[in-house]
Amino acid sequence: MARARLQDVAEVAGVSMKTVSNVVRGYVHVSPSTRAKVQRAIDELAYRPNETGRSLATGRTGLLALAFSDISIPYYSELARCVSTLARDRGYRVLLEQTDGTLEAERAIVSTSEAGLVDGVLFQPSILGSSEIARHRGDVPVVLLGEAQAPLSVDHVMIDNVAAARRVTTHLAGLGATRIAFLGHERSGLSPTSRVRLAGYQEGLEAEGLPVDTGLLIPSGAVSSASAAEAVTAALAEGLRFDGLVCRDDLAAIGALRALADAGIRVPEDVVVTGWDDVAMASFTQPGLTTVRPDLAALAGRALDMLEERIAGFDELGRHALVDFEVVYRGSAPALPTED
Amino acid sequence: MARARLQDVAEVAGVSMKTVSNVVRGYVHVSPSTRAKVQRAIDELAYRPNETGRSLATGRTGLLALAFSDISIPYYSELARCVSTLARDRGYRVLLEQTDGTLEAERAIVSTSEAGLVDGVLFQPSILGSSEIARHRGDVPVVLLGEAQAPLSVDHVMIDNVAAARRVTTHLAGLGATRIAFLGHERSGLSPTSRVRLAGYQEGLEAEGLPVDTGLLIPSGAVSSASAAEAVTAALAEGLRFDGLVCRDDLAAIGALRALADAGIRVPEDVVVTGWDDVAMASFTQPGLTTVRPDLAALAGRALDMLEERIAGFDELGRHALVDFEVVYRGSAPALPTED
DNA sequence: CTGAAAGCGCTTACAG
DNA sequence: CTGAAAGCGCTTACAG
Repeated sequence: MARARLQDVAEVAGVSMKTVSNVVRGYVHVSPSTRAKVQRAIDELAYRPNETGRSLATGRTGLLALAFSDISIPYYSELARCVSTLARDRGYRVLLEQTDGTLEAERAIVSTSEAGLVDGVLFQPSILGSSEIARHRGDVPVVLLGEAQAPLSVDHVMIDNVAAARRVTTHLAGLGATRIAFLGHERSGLSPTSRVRLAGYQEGLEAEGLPVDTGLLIPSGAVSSASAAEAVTAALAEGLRFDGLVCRDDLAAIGALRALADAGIRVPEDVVVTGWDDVAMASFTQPGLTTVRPDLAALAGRALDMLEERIAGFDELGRHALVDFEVVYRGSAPALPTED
Repeated sequence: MARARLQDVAEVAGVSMKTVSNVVRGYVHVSPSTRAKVQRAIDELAYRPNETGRSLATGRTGLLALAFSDISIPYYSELARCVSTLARDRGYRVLLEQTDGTLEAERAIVSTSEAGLVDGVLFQPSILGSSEIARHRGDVPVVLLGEAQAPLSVDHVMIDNVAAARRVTTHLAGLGATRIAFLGHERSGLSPTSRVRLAGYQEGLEAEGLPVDTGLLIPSGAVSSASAAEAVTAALAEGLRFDGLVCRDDLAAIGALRALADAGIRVPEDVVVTGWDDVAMASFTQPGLTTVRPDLAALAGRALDMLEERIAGFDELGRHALVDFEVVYRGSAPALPTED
C-alpha cells in the first residue's frame, strides 16, 4: 500500500488539506470535533508527514551541517556530541561532514555545488585560509569554530588560544622547567591552530625569561598519538633534552607520555607535560594529564545562537566571540600551591 | 538578489527546463552548443540546484541516518568515521542520531513521526528489544548493527561476539589465570552486548575447566572508564581477588588499568587484562591493551550493501551477516608462543 | 474556524 | 536532441 498523503487524510476525514495541516502542525484554533475526526483519519491511514514536501514549501529543512576533519578525533567527537544535543533542543538535526583536512573538501564546505539541503553550517577549517572562506557564496549561513583566521564577514567562536598556551607554558616554568619543548605542530604548512598555540607558548617563555629555541619544537606527522610518540622518540634519540613539554593537543600528549615512559623518563619528576582539549582519556593516562579545557557547551551554544540569528535573517558583519577555558591540573604537571 | 531557479536559467539560455535539467545532471545526449549556452546561463546566474526540489521529485534525499547512543564513545566515533567515508563514496551523506541509550529515543529511531527525510537507517540499538524493532513501520529501510537481537525481518551485521569472548577468556587461561573476572556489564537490565559477551566468557571458562562464579562479575554504572575504574576499586576494597580480567569494552579496560595501577597491582604480572573494540587509545595505554578488533570496514561496508539493496527494493527476509574479528595482542595479556 | 488554489523547485514520462 | 505539462507532498496568503 502506498504511503498516505496529506490529501488522502483530508478525503477520509472529509475536510480540506489546510485543516489536516493545521492539526498535524498542532495549530490551536481547530475545533475539538474536527481535530478528533482528522486524528482518526491519520491513525487509520498511518499517515506521517513527508519532510521533503514540508521543506520545499517552507524553505527550511531543519538540518545543520557540522564540518571538520575527522570525527574519530576525540575532540571532534566530543564537540559533535555537544552540538548534536544542543541542536536537537533547538529543533535541528546534524549532518556530519568530514573533510580529512583536505583543501578540496574544505572548499566544498564553503561553496557546495548544491543548495537547499541545510539551513546552516558549523565549520571548523583545518587549513582553509580566511580569504577563501570570505569568498563563499553566502547563500547559506556559516559560523566558524576554532582557531582558523576568520574573515570579517563571518561569525566565529573560539577560546583565547594564545592566553591558554601562555598559561600552560608559564605553569611549567613555575614548576621549575627551564627547557620547555613544544610538541605536535605540522612539519610544514603550519595550521592556524598550531600557529596560535605556538604564539602563546613563545609569549610564555618570554614572560618567564626563558630562551626561545627552535630546536625545542617537535613537529608531528599527523594529529595522532602514534605520530606524536614517534616524533618524541626520534627527538630523544637525536639527543634532544627537555624538562617541560607543551603539547598542541591531548592526542599528542598521550603519545608523548607513552614515548617518555618507554624511554625511562618519568613524568612529572623528569619532565612536566600539558595537553589541550581535556578529552575523556585525559583523566585516564598515567599520570593524568594537565590540560586546557575549553568550555565546549558555551562554544557550541554560542555558535548555535549565532547560526540561528543568521538563519533568521541577521545580516551584519561577523561577530567574533571568545568563550572560556580553564586549565585542569592533574599528575603530569601538578597545580602549584597558589593555583587550584 | 533572490536565488536563481532552474526556470530562470532556462529563460536566460532560451531553452526548456528539461534541457537545463539534462545539463545539470550531466545527461550525455545534449548538443555541445546547447550545453555551452546553458552553462553560460548557469555561471551568469550563479545557479545551484535546490536539493529539496530534486528530492521531492525523485523521492530520494541521498541521506542516511546513523543512530547509536553517543558519538563521544570512541567505538561509535570510529564507526561513524568509517560509515561516513564509505557512504560518501556511494553518494550518500550521514545524519547523526544520538539516542543516549534511552528507550524513548530508540523507539523514535524505528518509528519516527516523520517520513521522507532519509533514504535508510543504520541503527545500533543499546536496549531496544527484537520485538519492538520488528514492529517498526517498514516504510524506510533499516539495517541493524551490533549485538542486539534482530527480528527475522530485519537485516543485521555483527561479529561473532560469543566466539570472540570465548577466545579472549581462554587466552587469559592459557596465560595461567585461574580466577578470571568480567568487568563492565550493566548492574541491572543487561544489554544485548553484555549478554553475548558474558555468554562467551562463560563458555571459555567451562572449556578451560575453570569455575563459573558470579562473584567474579563486576558490573559498571555506565559505559565509561570512570565508572569502570570505580567499580574495580570498590571490588578490590571488598576483597575480590582475580588474576584475569575480561572487559566488556576498551573503555572499561582503560578504567581497570588505572584502578589496578592505583591499587599497586601490576599488569600483566599480577593480572592479565583484555579489552574489546581496539579503539585508537588501546595502543597507548600502559601496558598496551590486548583486545578484540572487529573488522570495521567490513562491518560498515556490508551494512551499506544491505541498505542499498533495500533502498533499491529488495524485500525479502532479513539477512544476518557475520564479519571477521581478530584478537590484537599487546602487553596487558601477551600472545602465547603458539599465537600470533 | 475552514476551504480552494497557488506555489515551493525540481524530474519525468510523453510527444515530437 | 528538445519542449510543454503534470506531478512529487507539503504550506500559506487570501477569502469567507
